[in-house]
Amino acid sequence: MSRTVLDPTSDRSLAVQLADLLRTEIRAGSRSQGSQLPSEREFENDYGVSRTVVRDALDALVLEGLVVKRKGFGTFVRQQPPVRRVSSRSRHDLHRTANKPVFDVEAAIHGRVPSRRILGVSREPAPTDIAQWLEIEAGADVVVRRRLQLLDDQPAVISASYYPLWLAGGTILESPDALKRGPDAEIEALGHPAAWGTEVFRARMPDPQERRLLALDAGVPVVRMLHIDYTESNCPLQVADDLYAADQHEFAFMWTSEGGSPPA
Amino acid sequence: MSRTVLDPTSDRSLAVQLADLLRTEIRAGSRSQGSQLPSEREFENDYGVSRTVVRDALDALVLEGLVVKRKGFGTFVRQQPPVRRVSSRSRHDLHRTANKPVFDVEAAIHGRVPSRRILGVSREPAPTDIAQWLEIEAGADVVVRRRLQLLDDQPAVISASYYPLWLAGGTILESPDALKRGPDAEIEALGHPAAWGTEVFRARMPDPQERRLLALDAGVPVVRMLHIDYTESNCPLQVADDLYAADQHEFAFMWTSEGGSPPA
DNA sequence: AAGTGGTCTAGACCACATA
DNA sequence: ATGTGGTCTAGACCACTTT
Repeated sequence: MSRTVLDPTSDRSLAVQLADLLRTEIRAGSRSQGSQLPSEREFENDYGVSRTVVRDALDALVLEGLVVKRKGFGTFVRQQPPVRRVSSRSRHDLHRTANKPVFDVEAAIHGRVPSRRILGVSREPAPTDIAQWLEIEAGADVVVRRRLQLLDDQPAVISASYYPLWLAGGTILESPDALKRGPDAEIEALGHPAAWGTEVFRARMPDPQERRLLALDAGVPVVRMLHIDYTESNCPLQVADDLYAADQHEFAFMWTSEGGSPPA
Repeated sequence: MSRTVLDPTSDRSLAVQLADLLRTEIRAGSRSQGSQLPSEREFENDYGVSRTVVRDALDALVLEGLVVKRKGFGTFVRQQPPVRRVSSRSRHDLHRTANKPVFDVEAAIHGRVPSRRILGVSREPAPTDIAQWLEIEAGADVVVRRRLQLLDDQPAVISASYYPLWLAGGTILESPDALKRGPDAEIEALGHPAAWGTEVFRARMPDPQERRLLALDAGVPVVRMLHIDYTESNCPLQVADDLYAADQHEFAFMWTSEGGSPPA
């Protein structure tokens, strides 16, 4: 059936050649999103190579996020999930105006249904990097809230928020239940409004546990966002450690030359 | 030599068990950064599995960014490269104060030597997403400057900057050489100061071409930053499309409750 | 029952890096 | 020359999903 053949004498391996071929077809649209590819045994016959070669080629495409394999079913051109935009600028504004968690408000903007599973609330010794940001001694106890946030019942973000004891000890922030207004609003209600904050982003590949929790396809990176809020007197209020599925999120920021204010 | 053995009857595959074992050892530090792992044939004998199993396990760790393989040499615990912080807030400030490209200034902060290779300067029809940001018709010609930016002679960023013809046509921005002051300063010198801007980030896996250009290890994602500058009257000046090696960069941002100004 | 991808074996030859 | 990872073959059995 296939016109193009693979060249065993090429310096590109057979698997790479086959992957290149399929990538081109997918990008050109001659294999549409969601459509099923031939089975591995079919490829084996069609191109006269071993199944190992076919699997190596398909695995490479899986890692590029181009196709997905479903055990016992087949291999398919990957459907790109919808992308949610996370806007740094709006985060702080939102939690002031709405009396709901920022996550819920941003989900609503995209017409998606937010939910959350509390994974645990406890006192723990602070990891070293968290302790540094909170400007406390390494190993000192902090209040940790771990939760999994979902969009339309699909896992989207793993969150861990760290609060210093002087702020959170004995307060509603140690409650094992979800906080109706969201943690940021609770901190403000405790008399500690945030005056400014920093966010630091890094992208990397997930480990197996993270991949399981977020139900990630193979070849999907994660973005780790570390978010630190400060009082007006530059005292750290919290460190939020959020892990985003990279195929479902993009991050937006704005800057203005002093005094300017851009439109919405 | 090894005490721990693999269990063929487990529901976790032999490769996964071996990968888990090695991951634990690496994280615990009993295998230090840069140290060489046993060869694939040694693992084969030590654990009584086929080379396929060993390779699957090692490949998984490669994809997690934990180890690197060097053909004809061996497999090693990966050394994490130094991380450069890219700060949104400082970008605009920097290009005003220093008369150099932002990239050069930020590199200097980290004590690293910046350089660049111009990949090409040309007029091309604008891709659809770029045209949308520039608020021009899809397919209309724009000036495109493509370059590869390096730190200590290591590829770090693939950049493509798009300028509308009304701004860049016939100007120094069409020069095939590197711009001493950097494109942002040149645009301002042409009488078009930027008043505000937006940045949008997404993380994904690179395709083979991007991996080659950036000399990426396997399992390293890329971060695509789309940067758009506007005049005071909200007219788009340029779209910068930058592709960062994710293992060498982190991205930082700040927000302030209106009026506040955080410390450096 | 039939077909799919997932795992695993036991070989082979190659290209590359070091000594 | 030796040892390394890279590629490839030709099988086998398993677990899963559909018809």
